[in-house]
Amino acid sequence: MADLARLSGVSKITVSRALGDSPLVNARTRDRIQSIAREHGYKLNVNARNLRLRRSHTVAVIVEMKPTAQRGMFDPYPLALLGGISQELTAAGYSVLLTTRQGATVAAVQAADGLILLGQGANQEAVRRFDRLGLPMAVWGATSVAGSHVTIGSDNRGGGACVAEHFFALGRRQPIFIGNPSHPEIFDRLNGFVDALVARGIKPLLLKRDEFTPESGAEAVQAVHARGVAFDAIFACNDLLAMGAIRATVALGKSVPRDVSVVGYDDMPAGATFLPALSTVRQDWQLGGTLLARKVLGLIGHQDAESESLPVELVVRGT
Amino acid sequence: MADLARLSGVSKITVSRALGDSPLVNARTRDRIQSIAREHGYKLNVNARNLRLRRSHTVAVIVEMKPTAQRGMFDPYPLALLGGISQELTAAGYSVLLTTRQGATVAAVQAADGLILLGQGANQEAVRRFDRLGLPMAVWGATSVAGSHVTIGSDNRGGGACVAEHFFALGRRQPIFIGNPSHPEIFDRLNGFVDALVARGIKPLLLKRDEFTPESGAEAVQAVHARGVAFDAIFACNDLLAMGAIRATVALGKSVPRDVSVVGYDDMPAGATFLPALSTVRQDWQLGGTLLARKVLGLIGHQDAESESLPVELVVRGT
DNA sequence: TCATCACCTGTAAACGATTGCATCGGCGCC
DNA sequence: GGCGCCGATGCAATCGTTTACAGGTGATGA
Repeated sequence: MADLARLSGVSKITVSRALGDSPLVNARTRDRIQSIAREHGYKLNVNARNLRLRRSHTVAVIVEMKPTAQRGMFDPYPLALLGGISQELTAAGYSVLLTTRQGATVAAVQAADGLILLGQGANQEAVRRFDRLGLPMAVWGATSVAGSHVTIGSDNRGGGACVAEHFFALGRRQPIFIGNPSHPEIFDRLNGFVDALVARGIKPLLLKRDEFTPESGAEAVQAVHARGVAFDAIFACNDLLAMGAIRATVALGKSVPRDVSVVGYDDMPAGATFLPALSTVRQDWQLGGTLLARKVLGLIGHQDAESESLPVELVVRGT
Repeated sequence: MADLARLSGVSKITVSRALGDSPLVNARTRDRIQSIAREHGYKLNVNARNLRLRRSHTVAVIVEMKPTAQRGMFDPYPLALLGGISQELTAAGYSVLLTTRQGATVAAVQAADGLILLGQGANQEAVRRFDRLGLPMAVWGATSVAGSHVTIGSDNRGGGACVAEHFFALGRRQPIFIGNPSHPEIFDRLNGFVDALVARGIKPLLLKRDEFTPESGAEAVQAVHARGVAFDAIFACNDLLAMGAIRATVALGKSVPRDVSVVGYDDMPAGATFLPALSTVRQDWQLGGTLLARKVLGLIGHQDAESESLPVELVVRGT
């Protein structure tokens, strides 16, 4: 900037103002300086500016990635959310700093102006930990832990409930639920499902499974069968689980959807091509990401931001 | 830091050295200062340090996301790569700045110490553009554009070739390829496939499809059928395309794998549960990410870094 | 007694941008 | 002519950290 000042025969500060489109500087001078800057490939030093301005113009996004269970990382939802987040934040002139929970101790994260936490995880430990940083924070998941942060998530209770109604309407009376309710989101799905069924005098069976894989879904069904429990409907809290469950059900000699109805969750692309085409619950991730970003930006700007729940949609296909 | 200096009765610089574990400072003083810092919740100002040190300790990762074609964002591979990248970079004390191509004009990206480009895209325009920034850069994809950057990718030619051999060994003589060879990676897969077949006197049919969706795969097969072309093997450059192609083939009254063999690419989790279980080519994304990160770090440290090609593995299942 | 050295610690000056306050020429107005 | 004001520009200080250089001890040896 000092160089530009010399080149254009003005002072540093005029250059700074000119590049910032300040109305204080003469329009002609401004254009001249800007063109000189462009010509010489001038690049603003973000660190210097942030230092002076005492803000980083950065939001840290913390995703839950399990490097151990390699398959877990194929879960496509974080990326879909990231799309919305990234779009919204960069549009507002903010940068997206991506980290895992383990990496979140790096200084750069603490320097962020705000936090977005993707995936509350099996327990709320992570949410609490980052809440303690005192930064503006938005969490993707289910409303659960009290704190100053905002929670955005889809209507998991509603999702569970509408699957329950779907099953009931089909005449199913022996439904089972497959998933891990330690995750608050899954917990909500389960609750919505159970409550809606119990209201109709039906008590579903819960099969707790830690992994969100087809194998895990298949094992769940095998376990139920081994116990000798009859079932005529399966609500899997994830499409992968659902696909595995369907395979295992078919392997047991039952027909899907004649003998057993199955509904998954997430509407993965592969589900539509699955045989039979997978019925599922769809949530709008792109919108979720956008909202997460907006809420954090709101909090950073000292505005109040409310937690919000996004509507879901039951997609009935062949199962 | 000035406050810490007052609190511990030394000068700023001694504090700086103490926190940096400098051997210049007395061990007792160092411990005292460090404990005072911890006690008062001192946080290093990353911007100030980076300003002084004239480096950002940040690598920008530019992913190709199409906000328009929402489905495109479900492509899981960027996230798998991101896992490896993030792990490796944070371990080295670097931060990961995530952007899209559109957002990459933001100042923060230009301030990065290095660049990782995920997805070369249909043309090489993006690669060239970022190459011009003159930053250390690693690209995921196929070696193609000359430049100072390093390219990491899996052995797409080899992948294509081993599918060709697989088909040949099965006695297939009328194979078709589905995909978009404008992407350099796909181009390599196609070339490896074609070359290996031509060497055996077989000439495969190329079906160019822009989208990587099941629908697109199905349409491809319908198009071939409409043209009255006979085929007995399909190599789809992506699992989603493959699944769509299989459905369409079955809908035509042919059996997979009896009449038609199909191989996909990427080994998506849903593929294993598909009916019939999808044969595919697996690439190690976690490793790819790790390597990308290492190469950029190498380049940043002014070491030479070579482009590298990762081995792939043909996973033969039911198709 | 004094030079020498090792070991700590401190002073001042960066790094590159922005804000508060001062300056300065010119114009309108009474 | 003098006053006040306005638009445009500049000076100096500031953000929080680190590096080059300069002390200032106390011990050691001659």
